[in-house]
Amino acid sequence: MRNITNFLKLLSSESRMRIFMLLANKELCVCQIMGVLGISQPLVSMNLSLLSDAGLLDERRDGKLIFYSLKNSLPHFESEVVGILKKQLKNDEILKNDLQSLSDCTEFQKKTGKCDMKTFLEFMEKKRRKRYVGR
Amino acid sequence: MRNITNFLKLLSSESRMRIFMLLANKELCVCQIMGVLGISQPLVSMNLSLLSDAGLLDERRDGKLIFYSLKNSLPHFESEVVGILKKQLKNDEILKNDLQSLSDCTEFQKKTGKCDMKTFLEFMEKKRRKRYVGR
DNA sequence: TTTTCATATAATCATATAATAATATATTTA
DNA sequence: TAAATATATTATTATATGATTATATGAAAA
Repeated sequence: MRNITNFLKLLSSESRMRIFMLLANKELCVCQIMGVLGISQPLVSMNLSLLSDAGLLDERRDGKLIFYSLKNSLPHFESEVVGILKKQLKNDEILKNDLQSLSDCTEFQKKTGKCDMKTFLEFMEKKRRKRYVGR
Repeated sequence: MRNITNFLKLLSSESRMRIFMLLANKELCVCQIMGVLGISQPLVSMNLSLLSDAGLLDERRDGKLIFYSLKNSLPHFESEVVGILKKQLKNDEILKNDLQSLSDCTEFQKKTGKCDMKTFLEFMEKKRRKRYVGR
């Protein structure tokens, strides 16, 4: 039971749930997550380490970047939950917005060839305001 | 997303998970839950009110007793989670033990016709010790 | 109609978690 | 090898949660 409640506790924080669902989609590095969620680097790292300590993540280093993703073979319960979360959050506004931000983010990284946190977050902030005005 | 994370947060406490799974089985009054979990009455009430505020419970009063149970028609996500939790916890030691304690509890209530907290908890404590020695 | 029983609420304290700021590590580039 | 980049860790503070004690409510029994 402890395994299960611990897993659910990890997903009970909105930030971690967003990170988790993003990683369920595609492997990401820390700076991408920062840009998408608009939260600080240490906070992203801390949440990633919580998810990682629970055995939920794979990681691989590529130069300076460390890419995280959901473990391909999660335990039974966990993978069932991932399944129903994907269904349930298919039309979730926050998650849809996150996925849009992520594509903005990738675009930015291609353009600059960097993962510079400051200018990256400023760029994302502008994007966000533009989308907001556009509504 | 907030609905979902809130629901998962409720189930991320071991006490609430135990209460939740007991109620998924059968309606129970506060003193029965006290006896089974061995926790104080206000703590049981508080956890019940958290579950209740989230719209997960039905309650009915019968004289002095108030019986709680899982709402028969939970929202989609919640009921799917209940389903996989039941499967997953089928052989969980804590839950099996809780169900055993619950049957002890019912037996006690029949004998005494009461839900007296003090003697009830003492009775359960003895039962617990007896089972422990028996192993 | 006072007392008892079952439950709820409020107030308080201890502990846990979230968030931030500061610092450290590891890799690449100059 | 020094500087820059990306990420991790630590220390600290603020806030939230869990647990307990004391008190209140509401129903039934004496």
